[in-house]
Amino acid sequence: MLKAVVTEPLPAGVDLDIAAAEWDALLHRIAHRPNRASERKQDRSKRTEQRILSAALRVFARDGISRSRIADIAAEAGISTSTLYEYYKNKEDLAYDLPRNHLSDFFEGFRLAVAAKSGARDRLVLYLTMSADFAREHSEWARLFYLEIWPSVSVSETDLRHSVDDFARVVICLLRQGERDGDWPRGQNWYQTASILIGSVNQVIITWLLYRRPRNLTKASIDIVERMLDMIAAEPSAG
Amino acid sequence: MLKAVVTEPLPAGVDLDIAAAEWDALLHRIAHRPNRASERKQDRSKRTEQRILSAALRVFARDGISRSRIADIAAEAGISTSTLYEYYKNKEDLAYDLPRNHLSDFFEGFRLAVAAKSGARDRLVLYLTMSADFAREHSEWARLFYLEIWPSVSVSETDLRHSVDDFARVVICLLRQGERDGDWPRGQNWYQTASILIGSVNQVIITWLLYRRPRNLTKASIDIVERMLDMIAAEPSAG
DNA sequence: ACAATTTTCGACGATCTTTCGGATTTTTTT
DNA sequence: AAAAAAATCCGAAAGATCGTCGAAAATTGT
Repeated sequence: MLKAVVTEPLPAGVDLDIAAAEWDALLHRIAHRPNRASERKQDRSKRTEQRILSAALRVFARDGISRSRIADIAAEAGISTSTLYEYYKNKEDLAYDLPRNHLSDFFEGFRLAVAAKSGARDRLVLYLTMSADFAREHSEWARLFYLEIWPSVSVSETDLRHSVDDFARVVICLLRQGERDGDWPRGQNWYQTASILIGSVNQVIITWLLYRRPRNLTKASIDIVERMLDMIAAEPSAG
Repeated sequence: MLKAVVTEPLPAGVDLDIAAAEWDALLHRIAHRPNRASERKQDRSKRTEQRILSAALRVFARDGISRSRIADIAAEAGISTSTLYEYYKNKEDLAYDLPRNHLSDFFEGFRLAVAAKSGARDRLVLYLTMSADFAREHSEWARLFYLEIWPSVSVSETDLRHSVDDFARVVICLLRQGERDGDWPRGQNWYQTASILIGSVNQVIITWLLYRRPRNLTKASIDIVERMLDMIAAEPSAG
């Protein structure tokens, strides 16, 4: 039923407007997913909250989530164990709040940077290389996110899952944009293409996190993304 | 020094022989990495060991490693908690032994199946699709391996790391074979190509494990691998 | 300055992990 | 086939970490 409406031919201008609006909405949504509402009243506790998050990041990245102890994190933050429980229900709760925090920052950074780019291809390059660069700049966070949390079973049970799904949504949206603009052939399976792009970049990031190879992650991610987009643009059109 | 010897031009036949020998050696090595030496003398304990492994797989897959309790695994295996400690030092030790076991099986299966294929491209398709199919057939194991263990920080500190590295080594070796045989253009960065292939397939497997999408993992993995190899074969030669 | 509210913390109980000594079963020796 | 040796198994208890609770300290509003 809805489909009938959508497939109804529309003037090209309207079509593009709708697409642009979708894109803006998506950008806004990903950068502003509500964080776990911090209902602390005093400034003191806002500082404590920050101390906990930063301590948790250090300890988790050093020991891995499963091996780190709440007591260690509390000590590192300079508070007592029981105070930490005032802020986070348990270790999982704490571990999953960290990525959300940083992911919002990443998305917001992308939202600002992408304003300068108009083509879908340029935007995709920017997005994927920025994600690698963000991992390089926040490598403790990245260890936690890429090596422990993203793939973890439990993510699918938490709010964090939405933020992770957002990551793929952006790629899909840009792939559709590029198809409309003739940047690459029509008729491909964009979910498949998104898997290739995201999976490859993640693979490079993970390898870098584990072995520090390749040495220059930024350059490596640019190279691999450019190469993949060239390949995609050169494919014979299917369908 | 060694390099001088290697770059010395050799008769083509010898070159190919060396390559074939390397390939055979690699195949043998990956399928026969020594498992954590089970030094159990009695049949009774070999059965117990199997019972523990199979119970651990069920419990880990159900609850996730960090949330599962040793006591539960022991109960599921029909033994007392302290008996389990006769077999495994602790939970980590047990968790990391499971993947090694199954990985050996996978490599051995591939070693047998690949004998029927001669071209590098066919071998690569077989390898990558078999890895997806293995995940589908052993989905409990795959949840554990792909979602909890492979990416985990601690892998790099264990023996398991060698088995994980083997996985990439096979791809690299086949990419070199294909270059020699003219299956794809020369001069590409094969580590980069391997990242694309492995990362993409893993991405598809992980998505399937988490969301059961795409429905037909076997078909999806064949499609994506064929598509990627077509793209790689069609690239302009670099270097 | 006092009362209400928010935040912190030490002490304690609950849960899970790991060790230890000895009982039980299997294998080897005589 | 009995005794000795080795291997396996388990109950109990110690050790470690988690998570709760009520009281003390700090902050805020009046």
